[in-house]
Amino acid sequence: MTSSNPIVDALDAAGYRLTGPRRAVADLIAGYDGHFTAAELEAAAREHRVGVSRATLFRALELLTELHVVERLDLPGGEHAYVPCVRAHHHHLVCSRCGRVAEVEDCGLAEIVAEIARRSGYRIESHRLELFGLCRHCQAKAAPGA
Amino acid sequence: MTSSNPIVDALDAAGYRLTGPRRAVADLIAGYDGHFTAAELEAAAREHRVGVSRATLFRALELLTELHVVERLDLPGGEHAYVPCVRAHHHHLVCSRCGRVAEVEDCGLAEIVAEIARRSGYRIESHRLELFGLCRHCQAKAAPGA
DNA sequence: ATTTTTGCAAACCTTTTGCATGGAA
DNA sequence: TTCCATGCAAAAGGTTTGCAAAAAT
Repeated sequence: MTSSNPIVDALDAAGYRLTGPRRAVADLIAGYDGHFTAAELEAAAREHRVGVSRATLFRALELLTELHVVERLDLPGGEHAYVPCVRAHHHHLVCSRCGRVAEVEDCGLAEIVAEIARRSGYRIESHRLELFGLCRHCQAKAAPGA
Repeated sequence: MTSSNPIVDALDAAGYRLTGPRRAVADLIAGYDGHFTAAELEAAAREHRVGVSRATLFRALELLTELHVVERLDLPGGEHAYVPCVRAHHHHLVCSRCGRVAEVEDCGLAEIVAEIARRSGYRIESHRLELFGLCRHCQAKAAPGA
């Protein structure tokens, strides 16, 4: 059976129990365009008056990260954030003003990675590209005349 | 005047006082090929019997990060680590077994970043590429017959 | 009925801060 | 002598854990 929330579906498909707290967390996450921290998620839960304890929240995030329906992101300042995302390999383009996250596919990066492997002699197992900047919307706000 | 430690020189050049603890931290860091965490650095200080309090250690790391003589790195597991490094823009190739870090220059990445900017409409301000894999040395150890 | 999940609260780990003392310039 | 840097110890986050109670299957 399929719910209207892909995160719930992923939990279901992986054989986890569909509990109230998990559904609540899934719904909250589905509402995000951009990244969110554990603390923000907790605040959102409180605001929406859904009962999710901090421990459960962290456990849910860990679980969803394993299932690759959210991904952990390291912000430039060092904070940990999460983004809802698709399973395929991709990278994140983060708006440093509003936090909106766009997913970008590989677009030529694989070749560069291969080249780096060749030059360095390392056997590269994974890579992560994080891009930070201003989304269109925030560019407009930041420089109204431009 | 120039010391035998470039980290000390950087502190000096920037007008900071060359104190005992700062020299000690600089020497410890200079001994690393790869990344190290604050906790590891603290342990190393204790081991070498140099007195550096935790607060001072963190303050030194912050300072050196600002001076770009070390850079903060986010390991796949989410821990924060530091690497001694050159000032120019570059990326890190981290051995996931021994922690050794190689610096890699841009090698074509700039074009890709420009392409991503074009497609997404974001004004990209910074980017970070982190690569993880096995260095030559660890490849040999991991697969002795290969 | 069984097994998983939750909540609570405490523990833990990492990093930061205030403030008086000590050391570099 | 003057200001910067240190150490201490406490505080502040952020995240994890043990365990008994509650909920899902």
